[in-house]
Amino acid sequence: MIRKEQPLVDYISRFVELSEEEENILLSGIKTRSYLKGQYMVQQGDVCSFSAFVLKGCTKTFYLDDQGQEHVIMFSIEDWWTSDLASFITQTPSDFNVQCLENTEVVLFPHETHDKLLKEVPILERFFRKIVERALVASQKRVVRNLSMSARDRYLYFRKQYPLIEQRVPQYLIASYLGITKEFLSKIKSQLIQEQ
Amino acid sequence: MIRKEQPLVDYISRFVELSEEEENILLSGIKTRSYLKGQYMVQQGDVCSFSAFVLKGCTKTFYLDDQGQEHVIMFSIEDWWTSDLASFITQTPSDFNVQCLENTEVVLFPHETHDKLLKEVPILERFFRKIVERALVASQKRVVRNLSMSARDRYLYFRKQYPLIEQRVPQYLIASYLGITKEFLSKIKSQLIQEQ
DNA sequence: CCCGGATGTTAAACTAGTTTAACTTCATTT
DNA sequence: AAATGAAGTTAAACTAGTTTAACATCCGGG
Repeated sequence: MIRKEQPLVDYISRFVELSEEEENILLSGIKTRSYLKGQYMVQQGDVCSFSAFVLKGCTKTFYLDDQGQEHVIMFSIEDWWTSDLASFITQTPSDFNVQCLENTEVVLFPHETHDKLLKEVPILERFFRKIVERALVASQKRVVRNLSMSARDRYLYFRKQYPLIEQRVPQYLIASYLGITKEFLSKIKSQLIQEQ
Repeated sequence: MIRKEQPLVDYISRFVELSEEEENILLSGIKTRSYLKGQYMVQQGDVCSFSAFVLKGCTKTFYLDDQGQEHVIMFSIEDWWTSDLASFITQTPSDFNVQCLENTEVVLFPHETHDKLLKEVPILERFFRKIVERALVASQKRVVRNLSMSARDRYLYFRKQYPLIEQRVPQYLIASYLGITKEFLSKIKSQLIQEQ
């Protein structure tokens, strides 16, 4: 039997081994949900009540600053996590919005069952530690790239690292993710084309 | 009896409760070490063999780019962690250097005992998950600040958030941490003074 | 089929931050 | 007390990236 949630189980198996019983406890604590393109999973100011694993689709996480400017923090596609982790962990109002760029299907880990799940399946503690470690490593590297690389080099890195995302996401959102204007990204791209 | 390691035990107690036995196992798995001002704890290219908790002193973690430019990633003072987490976790060569800005005393968690310790004291799994979560939240917020705030506002934020560090660390390193030149930070400061 | 909105491009004027270079201040060594 | 060097300042010339604005393109819905 193929379950909707199978990609999540597969993903977890890459980090820790779950017995059949543990797998069942896990599956009983989570639920899947669908969103339409354009819908918000999380809104700035709300407390984020879940973390989510993307089964299908694509989301953007973004921040609106005082001047109403949008800053894209991350994109999430299949087999990635999405949510405002800070808000989820601390159960305080979120700084970010998560909006679906396509029709999107996710597995939700509601906060109220998250702790319970960790008690019943302690090995998930290790799993979550490991994925948070990976996310931290990635985030630190991004800080370094933003400090030490030019916009052009950041774009080249992005293109190489996330070719699938570049194809699915409008260019002005990629510019925002890179921390530059859409006009300047357009200029960078035309320069790159001319150079060959 | 007051132990050198007491600040670490106190720190851990803020996140999880340890029995006396667990505390003893923990203490048997770690060691303290002193470094002189200027000494390196980690060097770019080495595999980082430990994570470290600062008992006394101050370190900078930095990255040397292709052009030999130094980029300060973080400072660590008393009750903070320091190391190249990415290298420690994955046991791959480090991108960063960690150098002591003062004579510094740390508690070391060697990688070879880290896993063993987590098996013998499983609640430390939770502890490490929680501190890594906090670090991730902080790192994500830093990405956002670097994308959405001007150099001046980043400096004001830094000054407010880490007044103790500002007093202990030379200004050109703070400029590097903020991602600007020392000359421009100097200009920002003189502007701020004139405005009052 | 064409209309309107969302996306992308180009170019000129502008600005935040860099570079270079000369100078100051201060602590340490000799 | 002179000398060295590390840290900080100032200012002029420069550049990477922004802003503004006008135009081009694409595409889904009525």
